[in-house]
Amino acid sequence: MIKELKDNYGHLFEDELLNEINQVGTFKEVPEGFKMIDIGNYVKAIPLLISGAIKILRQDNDGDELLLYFLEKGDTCAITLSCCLGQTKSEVRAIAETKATLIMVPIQKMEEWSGKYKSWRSFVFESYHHRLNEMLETIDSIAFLKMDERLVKYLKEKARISQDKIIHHTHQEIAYELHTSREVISRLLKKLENLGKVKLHRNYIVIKDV
Amino acid sequence: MIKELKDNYGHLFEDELLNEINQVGTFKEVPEGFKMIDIGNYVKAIPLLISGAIKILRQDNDGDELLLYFLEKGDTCAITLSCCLGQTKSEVRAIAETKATLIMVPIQKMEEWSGKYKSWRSFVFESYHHRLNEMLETIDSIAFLKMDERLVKYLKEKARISQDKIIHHTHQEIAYELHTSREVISRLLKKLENLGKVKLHRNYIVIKDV
DNA sequence: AACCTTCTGTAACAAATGTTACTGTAGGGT
DNA sequence: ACCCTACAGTAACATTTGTTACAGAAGGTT
Repeated sequence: MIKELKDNYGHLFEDELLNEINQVGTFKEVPEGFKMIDIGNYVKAIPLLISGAIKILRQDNDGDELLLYFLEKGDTCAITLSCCLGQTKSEVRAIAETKATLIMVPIQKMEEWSGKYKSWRSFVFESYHHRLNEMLETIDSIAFLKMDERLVKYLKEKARISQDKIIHHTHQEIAYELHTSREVISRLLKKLENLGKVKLHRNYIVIKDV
Repeated sequence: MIKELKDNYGHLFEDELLNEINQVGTFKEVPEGFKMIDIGNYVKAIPLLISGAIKILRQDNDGDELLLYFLEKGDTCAITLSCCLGQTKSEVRAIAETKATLIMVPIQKMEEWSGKYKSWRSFVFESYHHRLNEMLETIDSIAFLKMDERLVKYLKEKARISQDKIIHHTHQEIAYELHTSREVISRLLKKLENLGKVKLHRNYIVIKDV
């Protein structure tokens, strides 16, 4: 594990901390679609993402979903961090967007390392900073963009995250994540296809020029 | 200043930290409507709110606004905190919703105290936690609620924050904060009035039963 | 009182999004 | 090959929200 740690977090943490992480952390590999945390779950460990991507979703009382943002290599989940401290339930759902590898650190270490290592503190603060900005970005999208613009942004982001011009989702799945209906997505996707920006297929979409 | 500090933060911080804050912090009183931070500003001090309320607004490239949330007594601005660390520009605007009193702490102390005082670390983490949850709440409202529900929520929140059943805003001002048009707000308010939930007047609205 | 500015009310219309209903079809399973 | 199911296409319509255009009222100023 120490190699993955050094490769991904070596520039952030001092050797002593890397060793501690190596001792108490556990390496974990999850397949695409794996539900890592659900709403209402208590969080027992802090994830340090090594590879792959995790999507974070919000859900309202009626079961309606909304994609909030993705976690990527080098990220940790700030919402998880704050759950750890307050020992509160998770307000969000986390699902592996791609196959992912990560290191799980027991939450007890959180406070200990915050006092001991400046680099850990910086990492945690930086994570919060990053996450707040992602949330602002999400709010901007919902509040200021129309559905067609949100869809384009979504497609771009999915392609970037999966490093693939092909989006393996049905229209229904996209509709869930953007919190709208399948028909609306079909309609808008068809418009994009007519503009030559995408090519539609059953169960997948090829990004051409967005 | 030490009295206001003890009254509002005494249960959070140890005496030693309270004394430090007392030494380096400056007391500040701002009138209603005072613009404390604008988008693009660099932040030079961390505000600890003693009384009153601060509203935090987001703005897009076209100048369209959206109310994010309020800061209240005992709160600090997590977005400001994260700006301090990264020395980045503010992504939001902060305006005094009511007359407010606060203590401004130079940002240099942030990192120093984070290493030194566990209570300061807890306070900062707790602030982030609180703020992330407020952001989620905001996202829920925009994504899952219709405008009439958002308006009701808005009116309740304004009344709570100002401790007043009378909302001193024009329809246009409300429309800005909810990012819609004046006509939509007038229409919905009139409906609420017909339902007996509010009483409309020029320049103010009386909350009756929402 | 006469005037002006700002705020509110409202109708009529436009655009965006959501819903219902149905069709066709791709592709897997038997 | 046939069937079945999930997926996609699309029209027609409903609802919500945004826009345009005016009218009238409140309240301050001269």
